[in-house]
Amino acid sequence: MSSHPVSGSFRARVLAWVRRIPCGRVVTYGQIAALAGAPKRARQVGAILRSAGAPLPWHRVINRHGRISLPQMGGYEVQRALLQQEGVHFDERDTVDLLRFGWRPSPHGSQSK
DNA sequence: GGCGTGACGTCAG
DNA sequence: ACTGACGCCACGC
Repeated sequence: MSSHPVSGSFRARVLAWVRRIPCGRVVTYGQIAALAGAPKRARQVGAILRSAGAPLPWHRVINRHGRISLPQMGGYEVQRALLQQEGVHFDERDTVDLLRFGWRPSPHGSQSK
């Protein structure tokens, strides 16, 4: 009924949710895991994104502190550039304000913009 | 098919 | 606020 991908493998559900993240917004690994039906598997979300070859807005997924988890020279710069390019703001502590840029899909059918 | 690694998150100290 | 231990388990070798 709802647009929630509640079927398929955990991996498939994770990718489905990530594809839904709107441009200019971010979501945490834990959020994706919870949306995919397994709140304790935040760590696996990272592993899945790492191996996901298909076109995917993987850069819109960050950690619960609002910071990029990838190491410098290991993807950090790329992810940050992609986000800033979409208008996501990083403060002086390299942190994104989740209250402003965090995306939280409504459990109903409405759109959260 | 076992095993080490690790894009996370939570909790105790 | 910071640190370490641990649960969780996908992925690659």
